[in-house]
Amino acid sequence: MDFATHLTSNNIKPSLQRIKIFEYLYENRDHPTVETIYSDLVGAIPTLSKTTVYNTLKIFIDNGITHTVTIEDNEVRYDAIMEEHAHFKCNDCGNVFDVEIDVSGLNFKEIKSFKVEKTNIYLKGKCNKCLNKIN
Amino acid sequence: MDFATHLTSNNIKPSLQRIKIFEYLYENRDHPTVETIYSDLVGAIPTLSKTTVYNTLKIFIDNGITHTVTIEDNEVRYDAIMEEHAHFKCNDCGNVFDVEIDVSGLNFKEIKSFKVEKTNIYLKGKCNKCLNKIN
DNA sequence: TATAAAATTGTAATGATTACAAATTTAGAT
DNA sequence: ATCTAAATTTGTAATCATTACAATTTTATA
Ligand SMILES: [Mn+2]
Ligand SMILES: [Mn+2]
Ligand SMILES: [Zn+2]
Ligand SMILES: [Zn+2]
Repeated sequence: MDFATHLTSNNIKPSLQRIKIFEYLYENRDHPTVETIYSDLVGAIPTLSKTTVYNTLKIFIDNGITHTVTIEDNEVRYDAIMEEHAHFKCNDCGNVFDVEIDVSGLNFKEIKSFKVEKTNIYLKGKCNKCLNKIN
Repeated sequence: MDFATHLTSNNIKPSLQRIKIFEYLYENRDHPTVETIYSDLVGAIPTLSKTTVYNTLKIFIDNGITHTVTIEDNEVRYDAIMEEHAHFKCNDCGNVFDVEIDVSGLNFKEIKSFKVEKTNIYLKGKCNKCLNKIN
């Protein structure tokens, strides 16, 4: 995966900050927050500003190479994987996992008259590791 | 539906504010925000405080008679209908509709090892009214 | 009625996000 | 290589939702 090329082919000029932020998102599939992205990258890019992280993520979203994960009402997470998938958050460890899902099995009623453009599925519970943990 | 009784049977003392807020939520199925609830009720309860709305909704949620709808990353909506259902937000008019859904058709993979306690399904697109509107 | 507990209220504090203008970097023309 | 304009990044201030907290009011009980 050539990140600069990916940005360019999506009409985003590949500045250093943009490449590093996208690379971070693509490598770290744990759906980080702005705070996490910033604090993990500011070491490698000492001049990095949190405003740039916000601006850059907005550009990514507007150009369709990133989306938000709002599984919790008090934190916005970001995800560069655009293939359709669901999310599972463990109430114990707080981790957010990707979940493969087959939405074709979904059966709606009102939906006949609506035009659905995006489907978000958020699951919560206990992850495998936390289930097998001794308390 | 006797709201005071409903609160009492869920271990919530039925104060005037709590009754009115729950009644509002139950009658207005459009998933209002704190701001909407407050501004719509302050006429009838002139002493009402926004803090009370926040406190009361937290009590409702902790006692399982209300839940949040976080279909948008910049607004928290509230819902007193606890029967399982999905939500659809129209990108045009902004309304959030209830959607009957059969989650039994959902087919997961990783889920085998996870314990799912809650499922939230959020859909976005265009509602019937906006689809048939002339622009 | 007197007293204590519970609920409500108003204000201040916090934290995330956005607005905005200055500084820096980039790209193109000469 | 130098100049200039546009784009990008940065830092700070403003905004907005939510929470903390102490004072006030209401409710329950003796
Ligand atoms: Mn994901
Ligand atoms: Mn609903
Ligand atoms: Zn876990
Ligand atoms: Zn609509």
